[in-house]
Amino acid sequence: MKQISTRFSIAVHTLSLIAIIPNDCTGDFIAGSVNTNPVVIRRIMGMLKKAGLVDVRPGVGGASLLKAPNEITLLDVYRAVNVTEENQLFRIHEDSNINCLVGRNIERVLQEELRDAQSVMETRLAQTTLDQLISKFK
Amino acid sequence: MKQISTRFSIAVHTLSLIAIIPNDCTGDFIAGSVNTNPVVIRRIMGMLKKAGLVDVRPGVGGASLLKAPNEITLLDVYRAVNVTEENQLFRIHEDSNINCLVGRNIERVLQEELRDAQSVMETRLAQTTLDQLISKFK
DNA sequence: ACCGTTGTAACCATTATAGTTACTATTAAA
DNA sequence: TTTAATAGTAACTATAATGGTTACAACGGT
Repeated sequence: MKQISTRFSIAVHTLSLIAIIPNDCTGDFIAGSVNTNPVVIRRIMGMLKKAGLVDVRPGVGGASLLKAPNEITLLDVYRAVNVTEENQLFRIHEDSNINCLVGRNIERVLQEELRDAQSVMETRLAQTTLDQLISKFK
Repeated sequence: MKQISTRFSIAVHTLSLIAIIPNDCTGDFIAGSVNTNPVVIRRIMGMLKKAGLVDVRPGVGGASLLKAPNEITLLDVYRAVNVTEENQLFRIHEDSNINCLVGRNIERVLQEELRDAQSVMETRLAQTTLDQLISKFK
């Protein structure tokens, strides 16, 4: 099965670092903590920036949070890095045969159920803040 | 973002057909309703069979449910077609730098949260049966 | 002006997906 | 016993997302 990209977990990692070390969090430094290529970090930082979560200083380097850690939820991060216009976790096959009872109903009926399932997952993500996460580090 | 495969929705479609038309549900017939290649259906049927949800009759053709429609949940189907040993919806980056406070904690802490999020989604899937789904067709 | 940094473009290898062709095995019916 | 329809599967393909990489321009404090 294709899993949800590590962009998400790397983004959470990145924001945690910025929260804990407000200054000196350059892309290279974060890459060193995540253990990946700096460009991967810069790409993700760009998404976080676009989502209004961080401010990145070009030239001088470093980043800072634009919201307090207790105001940033995992859902915010999830949304920031999952680049799709519509947030559709499940993909449903299209072009079913409308001459068939199942074919002409399955998309609509399944759509409702899966949207619900996705929704409860996102609600759960929204219940955890960056703050809570960091407080569990030891 | 990479979405969850249409195998899932096609599998639900397939089971709905078998439930409604207990006889004569050959792979070609189902493929005609789903509007895809018969081999795609046969592959998915193989997974449903392996999961103990259906009985497929080789030679003569056709399939039948091994459980009542009100005993088959969306979670059962989801599990049947998402071929991975561990059910990990979210992928977390590995090899973080353990010399960093965030690096050595992020995996464990995030793991807990994401497992929870996945869990509530699956619980929601488990609340819908094939029976309920079919009753919404019109 | 210099140097470290950000922002991107471009490229690549890997992987999952979904469709396709082709073939064998199975089973009922002629 | 032969035939026809079907299941089961292997092999191949095209497409797309991912994540890593190199390269380079733009930026900004010292």
